Amino acid sequence: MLYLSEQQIIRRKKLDQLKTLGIDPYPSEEYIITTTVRKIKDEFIEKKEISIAGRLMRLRILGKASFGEIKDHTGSIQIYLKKNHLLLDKIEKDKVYDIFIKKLLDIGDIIGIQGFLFKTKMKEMTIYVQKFTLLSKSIRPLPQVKQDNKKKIYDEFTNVEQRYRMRYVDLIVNDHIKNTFVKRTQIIQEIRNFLNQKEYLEVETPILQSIPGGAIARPFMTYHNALGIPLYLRIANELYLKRLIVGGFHGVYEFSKNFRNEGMDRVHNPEFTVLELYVAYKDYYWMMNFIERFMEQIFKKFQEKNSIPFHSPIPRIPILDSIQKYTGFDIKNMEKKELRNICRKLSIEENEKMRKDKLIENIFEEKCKMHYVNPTFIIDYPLYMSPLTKKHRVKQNLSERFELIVNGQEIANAYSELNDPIDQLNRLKTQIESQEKNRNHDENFYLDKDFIRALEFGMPPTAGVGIGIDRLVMLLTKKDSIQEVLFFPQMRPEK
RNA sequence: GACCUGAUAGCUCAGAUGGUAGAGCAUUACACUUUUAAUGUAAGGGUCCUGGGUUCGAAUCCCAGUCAGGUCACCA
Repeated sequence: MLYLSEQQIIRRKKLDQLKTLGIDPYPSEEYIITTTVRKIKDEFIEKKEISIAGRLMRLRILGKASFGEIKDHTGSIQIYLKKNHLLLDKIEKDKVYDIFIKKLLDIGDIIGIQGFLFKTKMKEMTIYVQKFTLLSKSIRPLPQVKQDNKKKIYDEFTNVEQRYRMRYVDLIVNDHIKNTFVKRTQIIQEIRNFLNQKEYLEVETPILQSIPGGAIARPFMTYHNALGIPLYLRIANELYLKRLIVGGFHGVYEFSKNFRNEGMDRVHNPEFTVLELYVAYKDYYWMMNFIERFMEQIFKKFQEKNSIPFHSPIPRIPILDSIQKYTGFDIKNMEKKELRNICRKLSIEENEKMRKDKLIENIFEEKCKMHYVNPTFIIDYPLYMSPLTKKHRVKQNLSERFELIVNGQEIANAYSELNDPIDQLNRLKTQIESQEKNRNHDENFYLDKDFIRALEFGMPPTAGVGIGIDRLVMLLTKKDSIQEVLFFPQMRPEK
């Protein structure tokens, strides 16, 4: 059943009245614009004739003249409408104002206007409208957000549920929202430019995979009818990019949409974007230097005032040193029993089933990570935490891996890629067996034998990195929810 | 998945102890030819998230559910 509010009914009636007057509320013809609001304001020339289009955001009727505000993709500007000075289609000149402007026009309507520029008594740049065109009638009232002359906002459209469900409305009425998303795109473009300059190749790899590899996570499942097989939305693209390195590419990267069928919260959305980059003949030290320069450039260009600075060199702290610093415990070479003891002393959750790597990871997460507000590389993770990473060249039981932590959050995760096929097969098997959540699947579920085959042909030593784009954007735009940097965050269906 | 908080007009919100549902903006009507959170006067607008229960009487109390936000768990 269709429920219409009073205001919706009134606007629908206006549609009929418009048609009676011979005005098409949704015309097809191209509307020629000669400029934009930003250009008008930047290069204001009194009496200049212009034509622009946009959404009517405000209308103040004062008798035989009115002021309105029109908003295009570049900003808002005041318009001035005067009785008997307006033309509109076939309507008699003296009726345009009294009938169309005063009765049938609504805030939210998309209009085209032709006229000339002038400044009011109050020195406000204004368009003196001479010809008016209705381009699209709005039959649903917009939230009314108001701003006073000190830029203070009243009645802001703030209900997060409605803002996310109706992002289009959010974008119309909350000006600052658009900036976040424009910035997101600019950040991605900057990254792309940076990587292209290095002559790394942007590639595309399968999103539908028959074996969801490259990470341990619950995948979304689907089914291919023609092939008669289950398929999974990728949880990572790592194994495919490495295949391309095997194939002879020197450096490849992809902005990978990944999908994980797990919990959602302020920093997790079921689909999210990771930049993955793999470069042949490099190691994780090289990658650290690379990320240092790379992130320095991104931060320099995009970080907001009063946010965290990023200046190389970034400190490089072995994870075990970090744990010693913040807990006082030297856990080097410790057995599981001792680690569990330490967890209990630090009141960190632990149990019999947890592996050593899990216990160490928990200690770091609970006691250390939050201390790294300024950018820090945490390096040399325990080997068993990192099944796709090379053994450390000198340090026993450690891996050649680093994470970049900023503001207590992991921004990048990188390592010297394991390219020993036999070691890789064993490590993956061990990893898969130990994962509790894989109980419902046989080992082939996560074991990508074709990937092992590729390694058997020989992969050059390679450095790889993954950068969480959503979280990077959050950091650079100072948003504390991932939903604020995604146009359409995942929501339960309405009703 | 667990716990906490919330849902009232198109929007932002108020509605102690249960007793005819309120404001501002928006809408409608009238007035107003340089206003800018326009102004003045008047009017209309509600499935008080849904379903049960208690009660003479529920927006309000109780139970169940839906949706959202937060915290935790899992994870990036």
